[in-house]
Parts: sequence; C-alpha cells; structure tokens
Amino acid sequence: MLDIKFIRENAELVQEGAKKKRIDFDVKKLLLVDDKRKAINQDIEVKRAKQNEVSQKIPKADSIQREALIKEMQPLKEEMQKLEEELKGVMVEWQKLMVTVPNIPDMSVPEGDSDKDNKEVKMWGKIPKFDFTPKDHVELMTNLGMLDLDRGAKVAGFRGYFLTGDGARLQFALWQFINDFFQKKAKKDNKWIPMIVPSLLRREPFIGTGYLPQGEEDLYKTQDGQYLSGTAEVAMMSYFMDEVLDKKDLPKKMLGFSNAYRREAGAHGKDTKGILRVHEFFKFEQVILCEANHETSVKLHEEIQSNTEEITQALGLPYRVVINCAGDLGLGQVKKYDIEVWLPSENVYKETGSASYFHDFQTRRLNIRYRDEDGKMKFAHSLNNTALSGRPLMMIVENNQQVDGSIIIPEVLRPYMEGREKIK
RNA sequence: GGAGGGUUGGCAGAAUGGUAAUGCACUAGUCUUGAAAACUAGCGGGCGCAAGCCCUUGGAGGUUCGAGCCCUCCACCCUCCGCCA
Repeated sequence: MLDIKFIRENAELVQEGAKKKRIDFDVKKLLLVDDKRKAINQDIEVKRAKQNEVSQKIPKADSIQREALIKEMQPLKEEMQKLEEELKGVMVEWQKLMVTVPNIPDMSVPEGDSDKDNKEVKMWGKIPKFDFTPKDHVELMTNLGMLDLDRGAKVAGFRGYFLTGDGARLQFALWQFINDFFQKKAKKDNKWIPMIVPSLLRREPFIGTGYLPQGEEDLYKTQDGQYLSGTAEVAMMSYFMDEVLDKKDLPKKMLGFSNAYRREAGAHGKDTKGILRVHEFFKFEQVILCEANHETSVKLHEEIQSNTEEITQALGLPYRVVINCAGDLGLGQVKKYDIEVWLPSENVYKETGSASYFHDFQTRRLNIRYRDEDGKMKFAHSLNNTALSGRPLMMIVENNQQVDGSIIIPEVLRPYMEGREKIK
C-alpha cells in the first residue's frame, strides 16, 4: 500500500513504476475516485461540524429550545445519511483500487517482461564437469534410499514425496547447519532471533504482506477461512502487526522456520519430475524490520543477500545471482535478487532463493510503526530473503554425485552426519 | 461444543447516552558545569500558512439530535465446564 498523498503528489512516478512492472494500473482512475472521495468527505465534514456544534448546545438548553434544536437537526441527519451512503460506494471502489497500486521499482531495476529478462550480476563456483553421464536427483536419491516418490504419490497425491534414511538425515543436517550459521551471526550483533512460525494463518497477514487479494488461487484455504502460507515471511512479518516498536530495538532481524505450502495452480505441467517443484516443503527465512530509510533498506538488503550467498558457498554449490527485471517483481517489491543454483540434470541455474525489500509497502498494510527521535510515528521498512529452501538438498545431490552413484557430503555438513564423507 | 467476563493512546487506567480524565513513559525547552529533580509545551490520524475543523474507544451494522456507554453480528483474549490429546 502506498500513501494516497504520495500517490497524488507523484502520480506520474507511480504510473511509470506500474508501466515498468508491466502491471495494468491507471493512476488517473484512482485519482478521479479520490477526488470524489475528498469532495464528499468535505461535505460531510462541514455538516458534521454543524451537527457537533448544535449537539453541544442541546444539553445546556431548556426544554423548549431543546425541542427546537432537535427538530432543526433532523433534516441534517437525513442529508448526512445520504452522503454517507454515497461515500460508502465510493470507498469500496477506492479501497479496491488502492490495494492494486504497485510499489515503485528502484532505479537500478532493469526493464523487462518476465524472468527471461532478469540480468545476471554475479556468478560463483565452477559448474561440475562429469566424465560420465550424470544422473538426476530422482534416480540418485531413489537408488540411495533417500527419496520415495511412489509412496509419496500414493499417500499425498500429485507432487507428494517422502524423504527417507539419508535423505532425511541430510535435510536435518542442512537445517542444523543453517541454525548454527545464524547463531554465530547472532553472537556478533545480538540479533537474528530464531523462531518457529505457524503457516496456517488468518487472512489479514496475507493482505498485509501483499499475497492477497491478488494471489487467491495460489493458496490453499481451509473450511474455517484460514490460508496455508507459502513462506514463513507471511507470519514473521505479521508478528509485529498493529504494534509500535522501540526505535532502539531496530533493526529486528528474525530467522524463521516453517512449512511452506504452494498450490502451484498455474504450473500443472511444469517441473513434474522429482522434488524441484512440490506442494509442501520446509524453509528458513530471513526477515528484517528497520527504520524508514532508503539507505538502511539497501544496506540490509545486501546483507541478507550476502548471508544466503555465504551459505551457498559453504555448501559448495555453484550459483549465480540475477537482479529481477521490473516485470518480474511482485506488487510491493522495490528490488529483488534471485539466487540460482546449478542443476546438472537440466543444465540450467534454478532459483533457490529470493531477496527483496519493500520500503513501507508491507508495514503500512500491517500497521507496524515505531516512534522516531522527533516524536513522530513512522512505518518501518521491511525486507526478506530465503535462508534455505527445499531445493539445495537436491542441488547437493546432483552436483556432488560420483560415478558410482554415491554423493559427497559437503564438508560443513559432515559434523551433522556422524562425520561421514559420502552417502552410498 | 456450552456458560460467563473482557478489548479505551507507547503502557496503565477513568468516563448517570451530552461529545475521550489522569498517571507513567517518551520528545523538546527552561533551570544546571553536567545529570537528576522541578517547571513549561508537545505527545493516535487527516486537512490547513494559521485560527481552526474533521476523524479516532477491537471490526461491521443499527437505534438516537447526539453512542466508549444501548441493540445485532463478527474477531480476538481470559475463567470455568465438556470433549480430545
């Protein structure tokens, strides 16, 4: 959500931003509705001032005057009721338009229509060269008893899977590694509070983070009206919903762990093999709330990005970083980096995480504020990045495979795997 | 599932249906070598150069000239009972 005042004063900028994001949005239409809103509002305000004025006289008046005053107020009441009815209609339209106003992409965000236009900004590691025909993770993991897709489908349906034996152990090892990684960071700046967060959530957090009302069909919904979230971001960001934070506690840095549920409604035929695209997985997520300052947002954005790169490097996974083009940005995002890890079986880099910042787009919706030194209330800024999604597991398997089908365990994970070097 | 109680500013906490006290915290100023204390002002949001006006008591409706207060529905919190683990 953007400030309507800001939109009014920067209509052109907002329109340009929408265009750059390839989002169909007409700022003029909103401003027209807003004009109507303001006009009716003003009319009501004047009438209400009159009403307040007379109402204050009534208790002090004698009974004859009182009768007269009440009689005088009756037509005013009817007029106001009519105006309020009218305003209600305008407000419905106004609200509807307001939640569709996209945040403005940063200057450094490249033009483009889709993820094909994302720009590579960094590459790390060596793509493995195999002197044998590499296998995909399905074959490797199934052979090693790490993954059971047949029973996954039998029990959970399409895209269902079980991680078994060393598959489960390796996944646990990754989680422990991530947790320790951030514990070490926490020792330095006393931040990075670990949290285990719910994924069965009320509607408000999704509206607040910008996943609803647009993404209705991407989410699972329960018969009680809650939704299952596709990322811990939704719950973590909403943790401080409707609260006022102490400025001295900022930035808040949180490391959250949760289930992630994705309907993948638009991706029925896509990535149907293996566990690249699944309906349910676990994920570590970094979320930061900071002071309302662009430079601070940018600095922390780089920080959470570098955290994820450090992790990926520690795991020895070759990756590249792309800056998302404007057409590939979400409604609220100002700028986004994707980190993509090399997937040998498909000969491409595949996304494993995504780092974005929002300025106060989310916090305005979620009503997360802090009191600044000047005594004023301000909406905080928010950012988030994946720390570890479900994908690195299969990336490790494919990149570290040996000719005999065994898997070299990344050194940093060995302490969590009884010191073993290989899965065979 | 049943019964009852509750939700007011950053926090605590008042308000016979007559238009949101007060305290604490916070910010600025005065005083002070500095701090504390004391004093003064500000301290939810919007419009306005200003005077000032409007909105704001969990949310949505209703009754009324006027609703924090009365009525209806909803959300959440607490206590007890039942059920399950």
